[in-house]
Amino acid sequence: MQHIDFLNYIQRELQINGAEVEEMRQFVPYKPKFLAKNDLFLSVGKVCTSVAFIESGAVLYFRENDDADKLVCDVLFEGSWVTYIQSLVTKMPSDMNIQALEDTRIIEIEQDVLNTFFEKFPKAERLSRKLTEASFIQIAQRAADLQFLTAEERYTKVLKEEPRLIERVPQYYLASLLGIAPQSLSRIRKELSKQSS
Amino acid sequence: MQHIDFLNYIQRELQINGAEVEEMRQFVPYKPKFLAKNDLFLSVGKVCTSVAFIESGAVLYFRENDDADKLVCDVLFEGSWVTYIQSLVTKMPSDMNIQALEDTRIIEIEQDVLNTFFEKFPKAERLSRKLTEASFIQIAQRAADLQFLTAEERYTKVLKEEPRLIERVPQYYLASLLGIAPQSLSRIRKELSKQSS
DNA sequence: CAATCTCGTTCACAAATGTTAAGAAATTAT
DNA sequence: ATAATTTCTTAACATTTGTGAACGAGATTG
Repeated sequence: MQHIDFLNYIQRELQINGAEVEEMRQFVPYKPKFLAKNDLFLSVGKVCTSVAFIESGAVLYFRENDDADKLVCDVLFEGSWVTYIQSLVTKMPSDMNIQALEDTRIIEIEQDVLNTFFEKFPKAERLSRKLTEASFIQIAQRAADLQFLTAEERYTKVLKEEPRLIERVPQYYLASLLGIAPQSLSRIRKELSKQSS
Repeated sequence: MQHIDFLNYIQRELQINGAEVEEMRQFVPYKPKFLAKNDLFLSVGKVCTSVAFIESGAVLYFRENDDADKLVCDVLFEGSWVTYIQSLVTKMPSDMNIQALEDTRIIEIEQDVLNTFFEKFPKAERLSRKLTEASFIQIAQRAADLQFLTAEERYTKVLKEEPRLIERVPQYYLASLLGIAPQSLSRIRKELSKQSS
């Protein structure tokens, strides 16, 4: 199973040496936390107070409609940071659930710890800002794709840019993420397989 | 014509007194800039280096597809800040055009001026952060609407939440913003007018 | 092992949206 | 004021997507 070690990630992303990593560990002890499949990282009504690095596994962002269908807004895999910025920064209760899609191993950091951490290690704050900017760009791109691409184009784009979504996410969740019905996704896959053969 | 005075806005939003406003004016001289209808605030390929408060008028965010159709991504009116965060923070050339939809009066502030300004007036930086957060929440909501609402639902939502879009934006631009063809919007309007009569 | 259950597929039909073309209405230019 | 241009509407038809139902493969459970 794919695994991305947190300390390796930090060392690589911040471009620091082993000694500095060791220093950081005193602030953020390396204590992995395990979410069993279907465990919730965040649920509607709770305030999000932490960020977490996914070492392995995957999480599903979703809301529920009146029929209790899951409306999937995002899926993140190992190597990503999971949090709900909308609730984290406003301190308002979340309107989003975040659930483990597989058994998932995370390094969770509470926001107050993070803040003292940033004071001590400005490089980390720079990374944080970069990640937030990347999220902004990504969600704007997502809106543009939903606005201007057909369902088939959105699917082939996912196929190309994030194949883990096709390999590891049940098709009815992926369909929801693409904004279509599961049967429509099935139909699109069928059409594409015809063309490629 | 609707007009929102920049200094009033600043005083109200930062909750400061007239003397403080006066102090701020020395850093950011109150020099309105005028964009004639169709003038570009930002064009594809240029790096965005400023933010601007719209005192009156409106601007259109758009890309162009192969057929030179405008793909409308946003429209902002008086009282909003216009910038292209994706280019502003990354210093990468813009993939977006921003054009005056009406004769528009703005207060433009270059990023370097803004940074010294923030050092001097922390309240302003707080406002800036709040505005960026609001943009994030807004674009995420936009993506969710495109993903889960029908075209008609998106139209009625706009009708309710930002009627200036219906009143002041040509219908073919509004249709593009909603992610549909102009004829489809015309059809939706017709259906709705039937129902309400 | 049989009985369920979940998930993906397929089909027929319905509804929503796109496309093309034409003309009406509104706006702008001369 | 008139002509030219732009914008909006309408209609017919095509395409895409949604919906409900049925089916079956594969996993899970008793």
